[in-house]
Amino acid sequence: MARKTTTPCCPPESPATRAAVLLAAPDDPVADAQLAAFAKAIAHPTRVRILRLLAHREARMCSHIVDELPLAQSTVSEHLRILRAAGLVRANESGPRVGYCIVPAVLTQFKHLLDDL
Amino acid sequence: MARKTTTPCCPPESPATRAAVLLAAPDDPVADAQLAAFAKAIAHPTRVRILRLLAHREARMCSHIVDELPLAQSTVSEHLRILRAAGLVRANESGPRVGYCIVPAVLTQFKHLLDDL
DNA sequence: TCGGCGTATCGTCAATCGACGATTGCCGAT
DNA sequence: ATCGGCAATCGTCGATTGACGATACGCCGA
Repeated sequence: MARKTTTPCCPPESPATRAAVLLAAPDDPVADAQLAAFAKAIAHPTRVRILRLLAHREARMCSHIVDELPLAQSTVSEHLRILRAAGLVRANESGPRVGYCIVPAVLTQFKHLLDDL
Repeated sequence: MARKTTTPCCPPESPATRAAVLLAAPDDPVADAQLAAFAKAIAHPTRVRILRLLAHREARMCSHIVDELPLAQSTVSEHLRILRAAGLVRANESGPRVGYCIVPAVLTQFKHLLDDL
């Protein structure tokens, strides 16, 4: 909106070029949905922050994260649930002491999907 | 949720180690917000698809994208607005023939932010 | 000049998100 | 055996999102 485009990057093309290019359509709805799902998982500053905390090993238990953020425990738990549902984070399910950590492989997959754009 | 964690990745740590590690906290709310904003922009399969169409030069005008998708013109226009607001896409504002294109530099910035995770 | 095409915007509606308090459930320690 | 702290879940509320049709706007060609 504040963009004063001095050099137009993309004048409308002729129908001919367009038709030729259309032959090679990727159209991978699965990859689109996957990438969108990952993106949605980190589409909130708090969840990015949580990922960073986990990546830097500064917090591993939910209560630690709660200490770092101005949010209620239930809210943090919900954010963790979303990150877990996306596969970006894992928890060792062993009672009241739940340790959280990043799943590097999934994060890498995320990065690859983005790179393919 | 279907994860049967055989090897717990992250047993709770001692308070001592934790305190030591806490000294180096990154805490960059700006980067968090920026990354979250980018992610939110592509947190919808349709917008990922649109980005791909633009990246592959298969569609440049809004009407072309509308032809490719089972969505109303106003809906596509709205998705384009969101992508533009995030800076990922640019339009040459010159009347009824609006050409859309990706802004590679911004996309690269997005990738870097994700890599920093 | 005047249609008509291609976009943007507006208003509406259902669905989803984000945050919270309250509650429940679990182990480990007392 | 009970207690106390940690985490997940539930129910609720307001705000936001995603979709649509209808409408307004601005150039280009007839």
